[in-house]
Amino acid sequence: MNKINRKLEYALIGLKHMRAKAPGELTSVKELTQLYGCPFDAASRVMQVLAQNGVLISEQGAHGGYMIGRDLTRLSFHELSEILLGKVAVARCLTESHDASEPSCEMRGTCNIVTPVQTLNRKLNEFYKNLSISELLETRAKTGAAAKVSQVAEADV
Amino acid sequence: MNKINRKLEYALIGLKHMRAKAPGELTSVKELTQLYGCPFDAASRVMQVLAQNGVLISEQGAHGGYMIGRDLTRLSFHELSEILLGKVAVARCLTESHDASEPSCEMRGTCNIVTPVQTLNRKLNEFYKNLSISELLETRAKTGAAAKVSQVAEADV
DNA sequence: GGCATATACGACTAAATTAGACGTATATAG
DNA sequence: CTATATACGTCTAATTTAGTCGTATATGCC
Repeated sequence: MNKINRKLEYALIGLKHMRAKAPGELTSVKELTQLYGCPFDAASRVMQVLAQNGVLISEQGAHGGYMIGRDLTRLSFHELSEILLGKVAVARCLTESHDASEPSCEMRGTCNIVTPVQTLNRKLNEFYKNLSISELLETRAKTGAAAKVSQVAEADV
Repeated sequence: MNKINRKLEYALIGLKHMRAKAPGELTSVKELTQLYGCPFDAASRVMQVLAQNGVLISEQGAHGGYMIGRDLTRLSFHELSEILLGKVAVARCLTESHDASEPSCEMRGTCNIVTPVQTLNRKLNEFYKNLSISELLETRAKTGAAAKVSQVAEADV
């Protein structure tokens, strides 16, 4: 659980790289693979999907490439994740239709943790929505006040 | 990404069930499998690990079983997750030693998103540490003020 | 003691998910 | 018209996760 997806990694790599360029300047996937060593096909696919969703703008043909097409301060981690991986859902039972027919989980009906799982899912969605990509890509991380959502005291990260 | 682990599901199912019992009353794994339909072996393994870490107390032999061994308001989702799944780390490069030798990720050295990934990891850890298991298992979810960690405006869950 | 019923746990197999590669089509600058 | 780039469906490999089997050990009860 929790391991970030490769697709998201390639997306962040691309976005961070493009963010540092002059407005209008294009970045080819080849450039990304040569600089950062990520596989061409996989990275290419990710950029395509981002372009289809307006996060990037693509130009085809020779000297083509991608550039950022949206204000990254208004792009949340949640949205990026949904574009690349589909709905953020912590459990099978949250993904499918909530009809009793064709249950997405064999425990549905007898399961006693539907509500807890929904709660976790809602909180995680909130967390991701409140996290902007531009914030993530800042070089100096804001170490400041982390939101105390609840009441658990614990040490170390 | 983000899909909750079965182990965590079984742990939550067990904890929620045991939480409703009288102090000292035991719950056998068989009871859980019969009530909720989860596989015996997998659930059993989870309870064992929880018992080894003091979350549960086990009693062997006939009429044996498990009971809760710790105040759940002081058990964070983060701790439960680490007990069952190991360190919460969003990327390979965060798991292993940070020595240059034997890199856990083939992009290490050229990767431009080490800092962003660390930031995400830190924030996710904070989030999980601030989420207590007892809070999650409450029947009526507190819908109240979600912490605004950052500045993204967005709709719908 | 002997039997029924529990947990304890190492090792193995199966299933599902994720990552990546191949092949081909299309666009465009020079 | 060729070199170089994106576009995209399909197929295979790798990794991770889930579940099973077999056996050992503990304990209540007759």
